Amino acid sequence: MTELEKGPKGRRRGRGARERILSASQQLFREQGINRTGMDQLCAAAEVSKRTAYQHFTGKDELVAEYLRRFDPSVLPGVFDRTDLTPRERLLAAFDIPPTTPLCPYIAAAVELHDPQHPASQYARDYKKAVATRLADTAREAGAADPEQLGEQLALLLDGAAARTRVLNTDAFPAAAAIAAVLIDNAIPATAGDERRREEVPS
Amino acid sequence: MTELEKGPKGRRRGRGARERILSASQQLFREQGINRTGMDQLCAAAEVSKRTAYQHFTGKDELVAEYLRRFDPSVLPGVFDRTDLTPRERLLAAFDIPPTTPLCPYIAAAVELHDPQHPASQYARDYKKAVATRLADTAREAGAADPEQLGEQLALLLDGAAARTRVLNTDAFPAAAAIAAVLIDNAIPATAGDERRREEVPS
DNA sequence: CCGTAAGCACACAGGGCGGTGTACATAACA
DNA sequence: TGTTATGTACACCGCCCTGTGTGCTTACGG
Repeated sequence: MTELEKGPKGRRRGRGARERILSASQQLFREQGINRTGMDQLCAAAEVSKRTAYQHFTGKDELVAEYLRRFDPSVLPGVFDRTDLTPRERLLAAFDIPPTTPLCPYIAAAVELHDPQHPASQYARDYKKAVATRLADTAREAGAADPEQLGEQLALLLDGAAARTRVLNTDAFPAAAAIAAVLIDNAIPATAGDERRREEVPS
Repeated sequence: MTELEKGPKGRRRGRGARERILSASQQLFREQGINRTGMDQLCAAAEVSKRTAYQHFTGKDELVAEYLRRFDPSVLPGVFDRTDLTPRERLLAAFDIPPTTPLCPYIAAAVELHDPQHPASQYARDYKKAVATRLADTAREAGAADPEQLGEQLALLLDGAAARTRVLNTDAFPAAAAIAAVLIDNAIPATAGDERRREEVPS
């Protein structure tokens, strides 16, 4: 209504059908999974004709890949860019996920698609690597002895909590956060036992 | 071929079609996933007529559930029952998975089926709980201060390694084992009479 | 030896799937 | 205004899926 994003080809288009499609994808793919969500149902939920959907996306595969790319700004940068927290607190804040988030969609997509060559699977890999990198950066900022290792470990904890939450249907992130606290304290050379103050590291 | 297990109803059956079906399930469900494996293909691989398959299993759902139940004796008890290892070593040995194992099938099934009410999903939950319990038992044997917590933590690490291995297509279990070593040493008070010593976390 | 049960071959139903063709309506912009 | 990009409505295709119906063959056991 008020403002429309730029369309896929750069020009401003009529009435954002693409946005509705992606919005419906977010909801349906999460609630029902990718394979169990047909294009018919998705188009109906998006109030978009099927023909239009296939004019925006060459196929379901492309739609799935695009759907995954819409999660970037939602969770992680919101944590890493918080300046009101110390690096150590930022690392722990990554485990404070809102209870509305059912499961990491990247893991779900990789398992459901089951093809490492699928563009969505490739993007899932890239994303997971990017998260580990950001964790490592923050770990370095926090003064960890081996930031890459700590970043990888924390990423593994996040994925473990996500998978376990999915299978057991219970929130496993608090347990993961507890482990993270131990690992962080073990990885940061103890300058002081209560070292929680700001640490100035020129970036 | 000479000896056949007892059939599902206790009577000895003609020529074990059921075994062949389940054997083919193990292979195909793992290689291709559950949803991407049709009954036609599965029956062809098992050299069993489709009609026979549906006389042994009321439907694919039941077959999937039964397929999951066939993993018990494969991996875990083989680790927990080893008497040549100390309890601490047994906990770590759980992370020594053979490289032939692609991914925890329980997580895969829970994600693919996407229905917590599905019998296979329920069994996956039960199994994960059982693993955590066995880990907790071993942790108690090793003298951990809070065995339940340590068991839950180690289970989370296993699931994290499995998920991460799947998404990134690289073996994440060594990293998980490194974390496990830290957690175990942190959880076991030094009073326990074992050779606990400062460990070098492998990179 | 024969009867019964297990298994087989084959075709088919019914439905959902991804994807398309065609003809028509509307919004944006010149 | 009219043109063009955008979206719509709806039927349709071919494919694969789970699941059956029917009739036939084989093996085992009494």
